[in-house]
Amino acid sequence: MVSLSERQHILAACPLCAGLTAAAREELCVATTTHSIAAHAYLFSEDEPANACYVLAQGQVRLSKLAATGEQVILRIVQPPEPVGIIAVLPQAVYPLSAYALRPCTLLAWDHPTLTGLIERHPLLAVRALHLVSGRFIELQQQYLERNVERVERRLARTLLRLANQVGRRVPDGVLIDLPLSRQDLAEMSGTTLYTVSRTLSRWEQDGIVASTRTQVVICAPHRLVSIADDLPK
Amino acid sequence: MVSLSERQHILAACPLCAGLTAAAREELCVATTTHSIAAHAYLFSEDEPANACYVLAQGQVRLSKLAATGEQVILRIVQPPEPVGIIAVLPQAVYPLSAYALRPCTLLAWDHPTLTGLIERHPLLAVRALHLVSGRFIELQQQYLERNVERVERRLARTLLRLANQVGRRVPDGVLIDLPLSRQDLAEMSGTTLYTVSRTLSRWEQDGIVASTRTQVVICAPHRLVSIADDLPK
DNA sequence: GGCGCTTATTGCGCTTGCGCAACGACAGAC
DNA sequence: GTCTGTCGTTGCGCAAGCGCAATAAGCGCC
Repeated sequence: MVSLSERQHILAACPLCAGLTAAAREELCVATTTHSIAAHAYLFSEDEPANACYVLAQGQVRLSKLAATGEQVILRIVQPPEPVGIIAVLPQAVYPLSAYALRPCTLLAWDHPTLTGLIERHPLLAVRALHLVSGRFIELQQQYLERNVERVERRLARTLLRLANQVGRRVPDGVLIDLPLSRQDLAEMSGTTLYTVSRTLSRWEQDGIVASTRTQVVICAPHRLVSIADDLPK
Repeated sequence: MVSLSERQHILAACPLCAGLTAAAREELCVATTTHSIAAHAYLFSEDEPANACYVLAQGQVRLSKLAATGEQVILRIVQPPEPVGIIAVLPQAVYPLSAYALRPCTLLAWDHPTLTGLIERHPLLAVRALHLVSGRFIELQQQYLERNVERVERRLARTLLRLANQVGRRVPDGVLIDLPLSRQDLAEMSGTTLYTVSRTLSRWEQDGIVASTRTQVVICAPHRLVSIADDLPK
């Protein structure tokens, strides 16, 4: 359970609530229920009816999508205080992807009927949701472009930089990407295989660009990674 | 110029207006201005300020995104009566992609201030826009997945099937994809090169699956294309 | 109706990165 | 500490598909 004041605090920071009146935010807040899930559990899975929309209060969530062949793609990492499963605002929706807890998570949730009522009473909420979805849509278009026109090494560099930007923490020898990610995970985020990720990281490690362990990557020379990501072809 | 009744007709069919009251639709309708652009002209370009949102009344529009290297990706073909540039509902937005007229087009337009006013008075409009953007977002996630895990041949098959579904017309020997698309365009839609598109189409043509000219493709055996797209790996 | 430009085709060689397999390193259990 | 299973590393061979270049086929223009 999460205290009321904590819930208020999280919602105040969540982009979904930006610009709402205090009264509206209060109403949203009291309508939430609290969920906790263990690390390595699924919050929801692809193709399940989208019964609830969440705001991540604590933990980290990985959004992925599975192909018929069993391969999967990781589309995004969600950090507090971002929402997850906004798609549940649509009637009859189905989650288009799966949400997996990388760590123990606590979330605030609105179920579908509650959400519908809230939107009716606070139309600005639909506008905020529109902004949010649009923003993510634009990001995905950018990633789609990169995935199509860029080579693997560059895509991996971009993935690391994006992560550093999102969850990076300064440590003595660089920027730590504070997420439990395997080589396989990095491959699924960059559109390659675990072998190529491993080889590329090894090479970068020798060049002093990164330092990596089994589950963590530290970017030691961000500028060099940026130049790998952005330098003119060849 | 497009007559009032034609405009009403188009808006009535446009998903952006679904579920609105007749009065609201009327107000939206009178607020439109009409635009015409020639074939091979750009309606707007990537990174331009998003000053207006359009509904395509006639013609066909290609949405594409350009990389720093000059390569580009085609994200979608827009058909009447779909909207284009919905992103203009956001304040301060910039078009994330370019809209190019494949044929002469006429469009209904709302400029940004008009749109803002309309949304304030008709909050349902924001909800409709949210549905629309969400739908496209989900489609793009699916395409992103396919692009990452599937082989070229299969991706091209899917591209053709998607197009057939969207703009296909029954003709004596199959389904005609009624769009002026070059091999390069098909490559940019499928994430490959014009060479590979050409080779693959030649092969399919020999097998009697498709018949193609310089600008048109007819799918003669849709079921065979479906099995290329969907059959289990290998 | 021929001329010139654009676009498509296809042979060929080559690069990228895939993926098996064998090995090694690390973590957690007891 | 040793054992066991999971995950990462790397050598090697290979396949997919890229891209050049030479040729052919359409298409519009006057």
